[in-house]
Amino acid sequence: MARGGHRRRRRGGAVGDPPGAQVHPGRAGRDRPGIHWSRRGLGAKLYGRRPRRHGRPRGPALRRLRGRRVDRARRPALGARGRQQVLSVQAAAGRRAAAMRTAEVKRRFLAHFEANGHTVVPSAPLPAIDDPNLLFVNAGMVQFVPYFLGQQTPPFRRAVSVQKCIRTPDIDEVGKTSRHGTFFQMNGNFSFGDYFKEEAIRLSWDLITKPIEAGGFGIDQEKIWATVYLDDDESIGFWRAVGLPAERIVRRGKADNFWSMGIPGPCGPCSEIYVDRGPAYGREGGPEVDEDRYMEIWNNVFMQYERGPGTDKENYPILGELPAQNIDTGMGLERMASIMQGVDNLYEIDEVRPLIDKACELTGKRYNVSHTTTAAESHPDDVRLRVIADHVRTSLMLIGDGVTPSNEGRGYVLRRIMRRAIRAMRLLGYEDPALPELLPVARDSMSPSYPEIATDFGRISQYAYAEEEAFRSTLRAGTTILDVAVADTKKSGGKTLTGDKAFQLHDTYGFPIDLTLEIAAEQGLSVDTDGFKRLMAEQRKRAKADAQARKTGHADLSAYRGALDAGGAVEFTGYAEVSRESKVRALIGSGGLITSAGEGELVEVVLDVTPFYAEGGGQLPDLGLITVGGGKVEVLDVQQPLPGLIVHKARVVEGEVRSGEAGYAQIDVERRRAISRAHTATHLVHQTMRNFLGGSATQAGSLNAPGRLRFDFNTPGAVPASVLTDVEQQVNEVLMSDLEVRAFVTSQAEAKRLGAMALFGEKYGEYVRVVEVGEYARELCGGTHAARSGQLGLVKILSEASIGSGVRRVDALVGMDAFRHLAKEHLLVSRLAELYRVPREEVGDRVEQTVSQLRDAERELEKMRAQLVLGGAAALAEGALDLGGVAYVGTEAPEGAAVNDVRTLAQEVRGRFPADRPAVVAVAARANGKASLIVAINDAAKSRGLSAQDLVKGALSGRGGGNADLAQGGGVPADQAPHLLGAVQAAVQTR
RNA sequence: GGGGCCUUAGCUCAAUUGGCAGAGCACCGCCUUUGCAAGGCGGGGGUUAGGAGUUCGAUUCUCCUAGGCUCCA
Repeated sequence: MARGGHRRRRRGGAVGDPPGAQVHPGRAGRDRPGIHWSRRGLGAKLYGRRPRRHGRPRGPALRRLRGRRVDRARRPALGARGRQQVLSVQAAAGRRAAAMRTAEVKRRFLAHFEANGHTVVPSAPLPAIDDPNLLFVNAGMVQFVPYFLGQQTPPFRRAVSVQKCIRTPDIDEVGKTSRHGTFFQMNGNFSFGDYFKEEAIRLSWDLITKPIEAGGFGIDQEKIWATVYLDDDESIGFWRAVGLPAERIVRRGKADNFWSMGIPGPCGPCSEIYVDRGPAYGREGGPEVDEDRYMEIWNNVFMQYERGPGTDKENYPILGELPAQNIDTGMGLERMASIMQGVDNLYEIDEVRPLIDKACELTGKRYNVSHTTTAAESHPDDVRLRVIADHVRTSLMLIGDGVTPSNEGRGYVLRRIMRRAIRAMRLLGYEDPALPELLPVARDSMSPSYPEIATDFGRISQYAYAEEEAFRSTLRAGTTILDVAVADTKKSGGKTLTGDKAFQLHDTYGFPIDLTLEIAAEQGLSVDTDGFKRLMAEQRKRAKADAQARKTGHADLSAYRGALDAGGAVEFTGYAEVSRESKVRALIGSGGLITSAGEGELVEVVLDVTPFYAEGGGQLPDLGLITVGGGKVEVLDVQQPLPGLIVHKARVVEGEVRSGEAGYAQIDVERRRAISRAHTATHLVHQTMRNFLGGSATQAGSLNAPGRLRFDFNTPGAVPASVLTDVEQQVNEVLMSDLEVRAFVTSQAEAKRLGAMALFGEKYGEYVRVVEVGEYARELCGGTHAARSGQLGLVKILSEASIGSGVRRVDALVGMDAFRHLAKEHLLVSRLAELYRVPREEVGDRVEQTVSQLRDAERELEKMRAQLVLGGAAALAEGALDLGGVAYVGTEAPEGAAVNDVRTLAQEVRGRFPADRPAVVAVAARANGKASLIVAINDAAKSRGLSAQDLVKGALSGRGGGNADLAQGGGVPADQAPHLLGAVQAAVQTR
């Protein structure tokens, strides 16, 4: 549809062309879209990137066109139905622009609310940095939560945003229904104590019913339904006022139409807007009857009341009206786009469908062959194609926002999503690396809305392709193991692969169960899936039980929230001072908020102002002392469990501390200085690495400890030793230039203009802190630093190593620690030079020479020892006794003979007997005060029923063993050696 | 955070109930030779991740530490 719509739009003249293109022609190329938060920026963001499609290479475009044409010819019924559907939903006036691109839906949404006084706020990054309980932003309002909860004052009273979101709880439903996608975008308008129900309803009604020519969505008023909360008569009145007839306004209960965050705080009724997609999608009668036909497109939440505690979703007390009533709305962008494009589900909109087409092209599958009305009844291949499209897009956006595949947390979610996509490709028969084919398609679909995806694609694809390679090697390993298991099962006549085996493959080797099923089926085996599920459930139970067990030991977040609510953000004054007067705002014990703590107790102290730096940005926390009233606490750790809340984890070392008392906080200055030096050094190492390795060498993590730093960064391979030397040298030159280190707060735009480096995964507010070292390095940073680069004294890089694919780590020392390290090494070289009696420069050569001489000498010695031991072999064989037809040699090896030589002697003597003459050779040896025994016998002796193992065990009463030909043992006192030989001889004799 | 598995030569991997640590590739030398991963002979290269224990004896069994893979939270 994208293409069809595009063509049509061009033919239709200016209808689809954004007005801003004419208004601000010059801005397009200058501003970087995607990072705008001001109204001014909107124009550039939305209008600035049209023309690039003309410059696209022809190959892929043609291919895609061809694919589309085939596709459309194949399923004319759906095409016709789809178009018809669009026409019936939209007002006649909108027909010419029937298929509206997703980016255009987004643009219109923002423009409508901007025109109505809303500030356009850019999407927050997907990783939800501020909330430890939330992996990803999963709703449009997440970045506004502190405003809704009254923790922060919003800088605007009206806002509008299109927020990137990820939801994974029902990941298994992806592709099976039309509604579940792991990545989606949420349009939302927000009011913070400004307008309420009436205007919210009017604004949303205006946007969806406004004709397309006028910038709206042009939806036929007849097709619109609304739901309201049971007793929300107000809202019914407002809906009637805009023109919606009473028969299309439905009252619904608490489960559907009442909102709360699950914790005490704001709550209130909702009003949802539905669009009737027509009889082809289901029965008549409104959303109560059929939610497939009547599709929810927009939820308006009216934050009207305050609620109390309660675990249940519907069971909690309403405490009263909120003083400031807020509006929070959400319109699924993809859902809206699917309606505007007349497609059945969100996988078929312009931002997703090209991925399905590409996957079809690669796998030779055809999408939606047996066309169905709802996604739920789809062919398994269709489900897989949708999974691929959704997951590839999600992966692209996640990596784009700085998430990288790993074994835990966010990275693990990403990894699972990526592997599911790759797996789905395999199940469709495509076994080559799939992401290099698919990811660029996702980039082309998404970059119109998110240009940074295109500019950053090198980094994104590097991670993605590396992850696919890693997965391919686990698949290879798993396939081998599975093949063996299948063969074993078949050999033993089984028809079923055990649940144990399937689980082991999944659990230990990461081999997906669906591939196990597939491969087993090919081999005619079934799999015990019940057993597999049981084992999975057990594992889940274990992990959950563990998580529960340790949660009780923690002060949970509510105590922190209480402390934060009690006085707002804690002021940090440590940039400017190292000690100050303060007051204890709250004390937190193991069970929550407490009022006092006595000597010896561990307690978490919240001050209203503090010079203590909380661990963050790789910088370790300050330690120190807080004196309060008659008490004194030693600070052991400082953390920031919630944004703005600085918590000192401390032990009361003297007296007692009480909440509310005034006190004096003092940090360990020496430690702070050493940490600050390390932090400044980290910036210099970062900048210098980039100077030598290029701009892609970005920071991936760091540790700033007293006198020591660790710096992780992205780079494809090992850093050559010569580069490390150069980096080290340049950093030290910067130290000698004694540059001033300056920190200042500025707008994000200004920081970007200055070229300050910013990190992925960090969420920055409108104002950011920039730290610069002269003109040499400039970085966004909240840490503490030395005043001048000269204060660092010396930076010494110790090592460079790999810590993961594409990530390297350097360790370095700073200041006196670096000096002490060098001094120590100097002493070491002095000592070596002295021991070898050579000039220092020659120590290396001399060591090399010595090692090689020593090795030669050892080899020579070994050879001579062997000769000594083996020399007598012939004579020993000559002197063999005959014990009832068995040749027997019993001898003691020279004192101190090595085990290897003794064994060789035994074998050597044995070899001197003809093959048909039974022979037993026993050699005893003494070493380290212990006697040992080795017995070697030949095949002829074995066929007489003799066994070397038995002989050794017999002589040593079990303390030895080996096999029938050769056995050894020992451990008895050295003077027992003759007895051992005697025992063997006796055993042979009396056999 | 909890569970399973892995770590052996520069690389990829072998090594039977615990009993002489190997192969292929790479490297070095010599020879042969000029055709797509050339061949032949010879050679160097190992604290079997580190530490402790059990044992006559540990790459192998047990425990601890470090790193990696993987599943579940």
